[in-house]
Amino acid sequence: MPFYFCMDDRKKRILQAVTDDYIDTAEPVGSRTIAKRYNLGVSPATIRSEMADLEESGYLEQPHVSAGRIPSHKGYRFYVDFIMQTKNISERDRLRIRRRLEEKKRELDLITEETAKILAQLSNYAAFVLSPVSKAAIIKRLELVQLDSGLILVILVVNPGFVRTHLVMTERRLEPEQLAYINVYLNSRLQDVPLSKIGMSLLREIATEFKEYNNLIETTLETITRLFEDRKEQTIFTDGQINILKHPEFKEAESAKRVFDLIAESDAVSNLLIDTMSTGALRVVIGKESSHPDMDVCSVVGAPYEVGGVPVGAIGVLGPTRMHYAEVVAIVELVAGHLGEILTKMLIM
Amino acid sequence: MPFYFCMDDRKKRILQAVTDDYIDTAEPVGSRTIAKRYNLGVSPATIRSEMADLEESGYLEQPHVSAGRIPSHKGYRFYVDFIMQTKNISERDRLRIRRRLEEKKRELDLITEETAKILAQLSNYAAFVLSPVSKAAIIKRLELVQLDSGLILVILVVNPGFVRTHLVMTERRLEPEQLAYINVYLNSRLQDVPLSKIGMSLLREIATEFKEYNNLIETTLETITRLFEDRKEQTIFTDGQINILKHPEFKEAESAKRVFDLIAESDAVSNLLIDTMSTGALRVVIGKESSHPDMDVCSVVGAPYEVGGVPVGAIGVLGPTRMHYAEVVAIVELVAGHLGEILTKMLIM
DNA sequence: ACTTAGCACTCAATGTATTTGAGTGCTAAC
DNA sequence: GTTAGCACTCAAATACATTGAGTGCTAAGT
Repeated sequence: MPFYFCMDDRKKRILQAVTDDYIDTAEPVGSRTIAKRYNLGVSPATIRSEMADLEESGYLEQPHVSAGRIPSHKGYRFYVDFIMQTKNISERDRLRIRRRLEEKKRELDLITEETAKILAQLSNYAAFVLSPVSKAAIIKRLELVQLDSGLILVILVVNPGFVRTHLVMTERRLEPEQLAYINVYLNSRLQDVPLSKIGMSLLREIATEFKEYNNLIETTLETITRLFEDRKEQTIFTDGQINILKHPEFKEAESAKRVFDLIAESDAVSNLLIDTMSTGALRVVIGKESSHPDMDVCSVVGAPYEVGGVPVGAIGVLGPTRMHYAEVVAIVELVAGHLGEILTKMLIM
Repeated sequence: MPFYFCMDDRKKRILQAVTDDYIDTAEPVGSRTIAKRYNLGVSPATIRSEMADLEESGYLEQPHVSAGRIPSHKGYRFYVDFIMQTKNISERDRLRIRRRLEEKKRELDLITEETAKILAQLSNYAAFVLSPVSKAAIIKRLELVQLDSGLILVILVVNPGFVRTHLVMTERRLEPEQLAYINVYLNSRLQDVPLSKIGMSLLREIATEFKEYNNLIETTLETITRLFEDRKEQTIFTDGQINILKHPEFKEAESAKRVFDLIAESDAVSNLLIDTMSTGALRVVIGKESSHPDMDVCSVVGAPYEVGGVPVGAIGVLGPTRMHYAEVVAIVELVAGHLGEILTKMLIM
């Protein structure tokens, strides 16, 4: 960039016009179009010379010499950081979102699924929700129920909000009193213990206590640990991937498939959201800014959601670089806020 | 069709050659190609005249006059019914399938999910699994667990193989004895009762018994009924939809999207599989044979799976009309067989 | 010093004509 | 009944011309 370059107000407005128009139409934008559609009060020629400056400084690009301009990554970045104003979302939409989430309250997986669905529907892009990791979560109850001789159901209730069941096969039938005893003991040791405090040492200690029921206990405890490992790697929910096909940059099935494969195979999005979570603030990752090279045609808008003021997860929207940032940012922010509030309510209850 | 038309052996072999080749290459097949690749011992000219006959009788089509032939729907139908021989699947693959299903044993939803995944991977098309409806299923256990004051977890174990949990909010805390009493009573009334026998009358009878705990019991029973309604409408699991994009007939994202929307919005596939289930036999639905008009570019191979000799569900594969029928039929048949066996084992246990 | 009208220039996209070649149907000879 | 030969067809590929949106530059206007 030449040292005398200065992003004055008119340049900003032209960059905004180009970006807005390109986001809407997916066609390179020319000087005449801008002069006509956005009344900046100057002639196309002036706009041309300004655009030449913007191009020289790397904010705009020209697909070829006789085409209009499109924003570069740097242009989008500037647009997102300094120009756009996030769209206002109607009170009606806010309420609708809130209500849909409230309905699913009390079941963590349902809430995350619903959140992904809402995000996808509102944004028209692919949506992702990184499930909450809560170190504050405690084991609420551990219950073994005999179903059949040789078949025991392990029920693990964790607060906030999730229940996991797992079937365990045992060698022999247990008497009800034995089972009741085990239940009482396990709960006395594990109830209200935060997940973060449960380590191998505690589990092994319990295991030795019950040498006689070796098999059952081993498997039960193994189930618990496996469950935590599942939860350690935060699960990612997704919805609306098919929205990808709506956008002209992916009208060749080939290019769409590359995005789908990327989403499916790699942890690119997942990692990005984990990162967003620890950053603790809404983030827009534009094209090749992402660590994953194949994602350079895509952008992601991600935001953490908080429970009691602490970020515990993140949500995100993935679309083409030519994305409706102003709108998507507003949506993501709003949904993240609602999700956090609902989860917070769940936790303190 | 002219009355003197006779599908002699040579015609069959030519129809087979055209179909096989077209399925592999997705390109119209000419007489020269057939003469070269499949040694029928006759010249292209002869093949040409035979193909002309086949076209006249409606088994082949010509996209335009100077192109090769492709099978018509009628051609595919004849190929599927009378020509192709289903591919043999290697012992190694059989074992792999079996092992993958065995691993998920004991959790119905996991099995159906895994089945869909296997089908999609093996076939390279979109896979569907209609979950089993089992009128023989019985309530194994109904358990209410107090989590918090005002918060009760309803655990419903149904055999074969599924566990459902649901949180219920109550107005006041229940004493452990009260809860234990309710548990015992509910189980005495409901345990080992087949789902098909549970109707409104039974539930209402129970509800009156517990007027004092009105709220809790009402909600619990409501949960049970809702659960059954969920199960009445058999759920459909799907996997590998993205495989659609692999095939050249859908290389325009537009056409792929139409298929995705069809799959997502309508119950076309679901209905087709329900139908297959009641028919009780493997079925190949080619293009416009389907009831749904938009599905004319797709074919579905569906097969029921049986528990103890009774069809309880169905699986299916959806792909373009130009589908590897010989292979897919073998896969679907095999997977349906394994799935049935595994589920049968689960049931009698 | 900035703005703008005017103009020459570029090049993707579009249109038109031509060529190519895979494939056919028909016919006559085998 | 089979096949070689040939005229014919037409989609696809190639080549070429045209169009037009858009640019950069320059010189005149404010």
